[in-house]
Amino acid sequence: MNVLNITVSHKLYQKNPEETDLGKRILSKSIELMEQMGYEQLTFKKIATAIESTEASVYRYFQNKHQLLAYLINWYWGWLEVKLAQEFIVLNSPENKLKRAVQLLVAPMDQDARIPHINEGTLQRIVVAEYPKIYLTKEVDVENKEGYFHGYNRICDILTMIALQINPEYKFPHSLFSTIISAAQSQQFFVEHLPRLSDAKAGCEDIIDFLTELTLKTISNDE
Amino acid sequence: MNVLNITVSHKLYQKNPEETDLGKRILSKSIELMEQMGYEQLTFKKIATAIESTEASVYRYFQNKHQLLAYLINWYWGWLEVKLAQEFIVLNSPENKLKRAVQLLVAPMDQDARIPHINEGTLQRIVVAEYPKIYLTKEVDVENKEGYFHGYNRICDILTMIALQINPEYKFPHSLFSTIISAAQSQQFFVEHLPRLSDAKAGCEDIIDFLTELTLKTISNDE
DNA sequence: TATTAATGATAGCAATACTATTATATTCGC
DNA sequence: GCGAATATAATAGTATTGCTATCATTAATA
Repeated sequence: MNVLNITVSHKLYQKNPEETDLGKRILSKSIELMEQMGYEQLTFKKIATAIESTEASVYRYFQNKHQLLAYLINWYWGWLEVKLAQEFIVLNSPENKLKRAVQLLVAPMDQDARIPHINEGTLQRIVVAEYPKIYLTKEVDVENKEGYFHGYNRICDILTMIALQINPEYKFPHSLFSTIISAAQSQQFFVEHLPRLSDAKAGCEDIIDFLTELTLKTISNDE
Repeated sequence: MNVLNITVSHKLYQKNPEETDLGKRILSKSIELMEQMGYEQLTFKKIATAIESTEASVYRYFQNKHQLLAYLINWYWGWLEVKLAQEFIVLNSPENKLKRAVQLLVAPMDQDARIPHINEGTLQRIVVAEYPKIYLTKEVDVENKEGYFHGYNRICDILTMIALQINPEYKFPHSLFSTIISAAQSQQFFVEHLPRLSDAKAGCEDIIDFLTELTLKTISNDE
């Protein structure tokens, strides 16, 4: 039994993959393959072959590839929320909490030994490379009702509450943090692939500085 | 002959669609259908049927659906650059230029009567709903070399130059404007589909206020 | 008029995204 | 230990997609 368990809405799977050995192998191998070949190239057939199972078995856990991606990404946000809560235990000022949140979003994530079937670092790279694909679809409204974006919403709400402690007058905290979170992803991508869209050098320090300054300046109420 | 002509890199098509009647019909109908059914559901067969031509003919203009999307999106950025240049004629302060740029990014675009085969308003909604899909692929590095992201890079460079007039010391102008541009898209999407990720009400005013304030506060060098 | 270019018509193929059926193995309650 | 239920494997099959190829027709051009 794991000490901690990230729970993902049951709308995000057909059959809970965390409950069986095959399910965990599907998760583990999906993460590995999706990072290697990208979402588009991945198929359930490839996952099945890689774990020496069958396509039909993978379909018992996830309706389709899109649901699998939504599952993984929600797992990631759930995980990040746990991490944030842990970190906040010893952080007292809202400024420090926001700074640390930005760091967690951008810095490479270590693997948690308690959850051997999920490689958090690899999963983070999947989120960077694939995240917008789960909401940029025609099914977004239906899937929103089913909780496909719950994890992201929660992170955004948490950061909003912290920001309002610094400046209760600030009008656009949700917009700000959805922007910050998505910039955290896209700047990582740009540094590696489209460097003209970023000023950051390799490594995460510049991105952290950029986002931290952006956040704190924007919510400050001077001027 | 059109008075103005948006030029798109020849790597973004197989055969220039602006040069023939069929090509223009493909562009026109692609825009209409892609907005209606979304990128994923659109196929060359559907475009062909809708314009009473054949799949093979559409393939003569674009290698595949991805290239078509890249073409349309680059056309949009080229168009936006023209619009910006027009507006800047009568704007003198860099602050006003940035404010106007944000407005152009977010406010619904009117159709230009000189270019009847492209509905700029519809195209703008396609950009909002599909933009990240052109770079979030495993082919991004190759396609970057072929100029798939040229239009976006240019807009980002232009805004960077303006910001540096306000504060030549600001360290992250490219990062800032890639963030602002992508937030301009995603906030529009969130207001409509994922309202918990935004504080803006329907209509573009709130988004414009949010982005303008964010931009100006961030590049200011006080504090 | 001959040549070339553009389009249409049709066919075909490999891969994908599923669904269905049946067989086999494992576990669980009694 | 037996029967029932459950999980998985094995296999097959289907509709659609994404794309290529071939050849005929039409239009533009030299």
